[in-house]
Amino acid sequence: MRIGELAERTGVSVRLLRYYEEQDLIRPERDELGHRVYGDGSVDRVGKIRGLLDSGIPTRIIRDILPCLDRPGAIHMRVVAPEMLANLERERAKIQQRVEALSENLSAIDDYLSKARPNLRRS
DNA sequence: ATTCTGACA
DNA sequence: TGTCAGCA
Repeated sequence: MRIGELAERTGVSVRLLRYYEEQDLIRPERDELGHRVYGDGSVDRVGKIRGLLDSGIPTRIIRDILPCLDRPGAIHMRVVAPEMLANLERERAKIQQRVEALSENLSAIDDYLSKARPNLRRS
């Protein structure tokens, strides 16, 4: 399929799909006209990219993690450079911090809501 | 009509 | 990320 169809099937704009390629997150083939040609697996692939991006993971890291998620499902074991592992561990720490921060904010919001809700009727 | 690259009031 | 230009 070409970029337009992939955009429809993934809900990701054509502009972004081109950007992902620029960031080496996806490497579509090219037909004789130079148009990008994507395999069916690209739909799943883009879905994973979206998930990572929405989780706040930088494209730089996604580029390293993606080859481990290529097939639908979980992460695959593969030979990775020790340097990459170090980066992933650093990224893991950052993610953990964010998860904790979000958890605290969630609690704070729930707390606020639990107290504010009873007043909605009167307000 | 669709895609491509490059650029940015 | 969007959008517009100028091509193919």
